[in-house]
Amino acid sequence: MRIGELASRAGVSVRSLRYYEEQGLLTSTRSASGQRHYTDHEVERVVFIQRLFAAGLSSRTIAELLPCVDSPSEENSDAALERMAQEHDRLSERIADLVRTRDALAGLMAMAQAHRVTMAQAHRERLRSAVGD
Amino acid sequence: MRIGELASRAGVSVRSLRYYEEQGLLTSTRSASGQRHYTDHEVERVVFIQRLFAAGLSSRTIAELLPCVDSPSEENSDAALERMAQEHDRLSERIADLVRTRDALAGLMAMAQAHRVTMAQAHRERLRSAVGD
DNA sequence: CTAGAACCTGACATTGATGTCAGAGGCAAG
DNA sequence: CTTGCCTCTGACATCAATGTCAGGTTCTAG
Repeated sequence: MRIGELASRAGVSVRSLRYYEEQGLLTSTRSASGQRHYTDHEVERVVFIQRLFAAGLSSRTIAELLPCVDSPSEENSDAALERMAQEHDRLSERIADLVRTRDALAGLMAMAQAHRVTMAQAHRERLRSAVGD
Repeated sequence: MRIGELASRAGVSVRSLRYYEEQGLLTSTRSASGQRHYTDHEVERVVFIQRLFAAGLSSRTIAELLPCVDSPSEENSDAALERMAQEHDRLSERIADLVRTRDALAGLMAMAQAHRVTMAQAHRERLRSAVGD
């Protein structure tokens, strides 16, 4: 398939695909006229790359990890494996951090809610006493 | 305290503190000569702001949430509360996404490890057969 | 054959938080 | 008073992925 189709199937922009190639994350076979062609297999690859980007990995880091995906075991995977473990830990740490923040936010919401309820209750009581008993 | 001390106690740069003020996330009392002064209370606030930044909130969004922290219940907290709920959900979604990615990474590592073991085993067997039985 | 859509390269723009620098003024210790 | 450190404002730089535009080539449908 050509670049436009890959882009729409993987859900990224054409621009990004060219950028991925420039960064060595993606390769393409060129037609005689120079147009990029891809196999179905690349769709999955691009989606994975996107996932790593979304997880905050840099293109440089992704480039170090991908060989490990391509050839399940090269000599280089020695370093790559360590790199993956490192990124895995970094991700875990980041996740824990986000969870803490989310919980802090939830706590804040609960506090605001409670205050709101209190206020509403006070309001009801004001009303009741205004109506008189 | 002055800005330098706040920066070091909150673990951020002086530059960032001025930026936070510019974005309306932080206020300071100015001395006659124009220097910013803060109370101990601000340390905690800055740390919280940092946490929100790290969670991917923009300064604009943070600015919308902070009033809810300052005065536990203003009229505005109506919109702010909804905003917080929205960000809370966004965070949950993001966390789930990161977990998926981390697990994908873990799967990849396991695969590489397995392959490595297989290779090592093959190597041992080659050795054994070379030594002769 | 031709019009329109898709592709090519290359370059510049954008975003947002932060770094960095310059020039000027403030403050505390010797 | 001087020296050194801190602070001020304002401006420009940075990074990284992506957007966008321009000018040219290629493909495809009619």
